[in-house]
Amino acid sequence: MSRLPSSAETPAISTVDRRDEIVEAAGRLFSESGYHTTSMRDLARAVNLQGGSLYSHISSKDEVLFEIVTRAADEFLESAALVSTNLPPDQRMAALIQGHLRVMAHEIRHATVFFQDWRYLSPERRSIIAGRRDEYEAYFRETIAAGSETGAFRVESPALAAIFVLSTLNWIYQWYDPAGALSPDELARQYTRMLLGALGATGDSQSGGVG
Amino acid sequence: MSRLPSSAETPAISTVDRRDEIVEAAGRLFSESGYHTTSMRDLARAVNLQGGSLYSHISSKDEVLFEIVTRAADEFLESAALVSTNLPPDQRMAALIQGHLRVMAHEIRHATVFFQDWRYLSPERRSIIAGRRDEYEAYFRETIAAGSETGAFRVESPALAAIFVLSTLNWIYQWYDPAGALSPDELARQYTRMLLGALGATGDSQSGGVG
DNA sequence: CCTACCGATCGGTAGG
DNA sequence: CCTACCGATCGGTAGG
Repeated sequence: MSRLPSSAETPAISTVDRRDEIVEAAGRLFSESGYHTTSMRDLARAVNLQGGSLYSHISSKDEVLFEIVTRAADEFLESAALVSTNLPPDQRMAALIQGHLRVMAHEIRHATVFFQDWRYLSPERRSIIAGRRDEYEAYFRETIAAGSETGAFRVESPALAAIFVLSTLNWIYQWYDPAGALSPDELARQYTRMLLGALGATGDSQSGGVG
Repeated sequence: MSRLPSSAETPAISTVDRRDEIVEAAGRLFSESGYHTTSMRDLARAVNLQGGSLYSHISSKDEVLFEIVTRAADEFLESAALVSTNLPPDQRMAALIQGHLRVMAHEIRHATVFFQDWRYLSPERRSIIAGRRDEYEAYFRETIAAGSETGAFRVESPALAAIFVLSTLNWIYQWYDPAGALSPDELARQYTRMLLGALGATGDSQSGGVG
């Protein structure tokens, strides 16, 4: 079982793969213990490296955090972008909610780091993320505003209603276990139902079916 | 303007007051920058002390965090305890929501530290807070369950609905500025309306008036 | 990718 | 309440 390094048997792991492995491990550690409570030595140990060796793959702890947070932001934005704006507002909102919960369910670690630690990014990187966040919120706000005009929803302020909706979705990382008894689909169904209720959905559009 | 210490003019600041001053300053600093990003030297500077001098008033950083978080928990629990269980469920829920938002509005710093940093408490202290948290959640869950039985609410799972309601309330520290354009009362009115909608409030109880 | 190191800073204590 | 200090640990770098 002795395994001495030799150029012949050195596995062809590219720098890119290694970097990815580091970011994934960081996602696990940061989501469990928090950004500041995880040291670079903890991270190195998780990928079987010495502390200093990390820096041939990444340039700083801040960069690793940014990578994780960016991956989460990308997934949420891609999910929202897939929702057709041709749908009636209530169905559009239902699709946004379901998309969000789907991302949450299979990327809960990145999402957790996103919500928990994005404020600790360096100022420049934090403002990039703040921009994406606003972009994402706009999908919800505009859908609510559209429904407000067609009469599908009855809300006083689309901006406040969007924050309200996203509050329930963003909080999920705090308590939800995708592997637990409540399936992502069942969660999506019940949340969609309650959220459409909060928006005063009238069910007057072409298809009033909810859940 | 020279001011030499003399027992005659030493202000009668008791140890208790000093301790309180430290905890209040910590509430400000932790809520702005986070627990781990605030050093004990930062805290000392904020109350015009040298670093080591803090420890004649408090015993550890963890203890200071616990104090802040406990104060927040106490206020939320006291607020919920004031709501009469004789009220019909929808009015009871409205009162719980308004109470929560009132505490949030005038104790937003403690509340922020509570939600943001309670997970960094030492294990023993963290479990005490977890207990209070569950206690508070029970007020909401039981009110929803009661409304579910009387037909005032239409929900599938009171437990999930309680989490849903608290999500919107707990998230508020992330975006709300009590001194901004949206007054606490107006926020409470709109949130109560949306939340009762989410719970499928029928307005069938004695007084259906909502906002 | 490792060894060995850097300066800075951390929370907390001793002794007065 | 201060001065002076403690050991530990931090993120990051140099040189190979």
